[in-house]
Amino acid sequence: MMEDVRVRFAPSPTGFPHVGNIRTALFNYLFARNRNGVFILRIEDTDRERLVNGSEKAIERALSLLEIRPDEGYGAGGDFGPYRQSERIGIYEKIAAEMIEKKTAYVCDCSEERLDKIRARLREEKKNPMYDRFCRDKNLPYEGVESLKAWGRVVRFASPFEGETSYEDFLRGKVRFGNETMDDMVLIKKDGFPTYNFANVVDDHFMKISHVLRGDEFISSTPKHVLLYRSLNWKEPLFVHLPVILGSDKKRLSKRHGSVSIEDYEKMGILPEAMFNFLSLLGWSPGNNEEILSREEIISKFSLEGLSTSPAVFDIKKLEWINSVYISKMTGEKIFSRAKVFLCEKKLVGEDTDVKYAAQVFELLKTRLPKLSDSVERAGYFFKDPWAYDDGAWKKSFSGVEEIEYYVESLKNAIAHDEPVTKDDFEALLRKTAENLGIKTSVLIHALRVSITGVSAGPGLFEICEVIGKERILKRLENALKKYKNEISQSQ
RNA sequence: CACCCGUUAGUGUAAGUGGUUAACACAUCGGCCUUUCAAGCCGAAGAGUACGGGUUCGAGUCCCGUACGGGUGACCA
Repeated sequence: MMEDVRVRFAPSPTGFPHVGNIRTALFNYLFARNRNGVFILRIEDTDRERLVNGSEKAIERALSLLEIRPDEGYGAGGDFGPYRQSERIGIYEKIAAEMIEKKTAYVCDCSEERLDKIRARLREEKKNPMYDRFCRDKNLPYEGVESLKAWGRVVRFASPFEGETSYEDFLRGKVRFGNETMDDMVLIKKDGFPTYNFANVVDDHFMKISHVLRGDEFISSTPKHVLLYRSLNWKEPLFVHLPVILGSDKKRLSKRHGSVSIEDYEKMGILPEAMFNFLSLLGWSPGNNEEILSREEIISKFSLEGLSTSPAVFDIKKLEWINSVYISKMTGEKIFSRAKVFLCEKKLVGEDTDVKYAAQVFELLKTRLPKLSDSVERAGYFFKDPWAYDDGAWKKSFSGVEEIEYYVESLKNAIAHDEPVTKDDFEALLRKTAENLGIKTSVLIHALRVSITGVSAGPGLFEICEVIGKERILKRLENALKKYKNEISQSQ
């Protein structure tokens, strides 16, 4: 029998989402889709001090960029709301009351100074800094979060002194912790907001979360959650701790490794669908070494069994490769529509640009475009006459060749007096001209290429000619000749 | 310091409950193709599974230890 899958992504709005967070969201989403379950977005905004304005929007944008749509929760609605923790204070308040009633929680009025002193002392004695449970048996009264705020008191969990707490991690098996290593954690802070440990458990329970897929930095706090579930007599979800994502130097992925924000990759010209594919492979494998998978394939093949436990390295080279595969599979027109923004930015194209023409351009470029942003460099000359010539290419194929001026003039005249349209027309014409001049065709080919593109690499020359057309070719040959003559006169 | 997690070619992953010469892809190198650069096709090199012990007829797969990397030890999440 298959149980109903309800999973959640629960970010805190303390900044812009990082690829690691998005990968967690993605895996939750994939699991939900695969099992016909529900993917929930919950905002964990209980830390009022670290709130960063605009982060909720940033989270939504990052998710929608990859089309990871919540079925329920923040921004999607549902029967278990509200989905922003700051709007659920009453729920935590009530559960805390029940726990105090049952003596599994208590009010504590220890000052921060006292706590600091205890911790400092324990550290000196080389022991784990833990709360000494000073208020555990004081039976201080609890009258809701308002009174907590007024008195500067907190609610703590009455954690067992001894014994062992273990849980079954789906990926790592049985993980056990000695209870003596866990202190009486704070459940509700003196500002009336719950702590992560508490709110997380309460919400997962009421939202009927079946599986918790989260980063493995939470392994250590899981026994605390388990203790909470058990003391409340709630069924705990299945825990699945995902491996961390490392940078290329095997250190935790951070800003030093370039970008960690998903939007920056979009700005670099990485397609969201390529990112989706890449991210899904960070810690998961379909089991048969396949790497280029469509969204639908990933969803249908996703399973918890395919997850790995060892850290995944964020390899930007691999990302670019996947991206280039996606680009080369698209039509020229589609590529242009995605690359347009990059070209517009450099004023290479505008609203009036002929889409048919641009589509032809990208049809030629599709196998040479690792990133959309590369189109500025690779497609520029299709939209604007070369404004600079690559030094090496210019010398090697143009100015460094004996009699080049005469050859190029001849080629120009041949083109001018004919009506070449197709790539075959251009090729035949050029070969004939070379024959008449008694030189190798490659001499003209290279000179023509530099003249019309400014560089030595790119699509087939005659295909470029067909797209660019006779008039512009003539103009560019003229420009190249001008530059050449200029050089000659200056060197004399 | 304590407690946890991890460690298969440069990189990402594969190798059902231990069973032949550890597989695939990216990257690298070489060849073919070609006017160039890619793409594509063909091929090569690259790990004996962090290290050391053990269990076993047999271990990447199980056990123990060590090293290295990481996480947690908050009135952060």
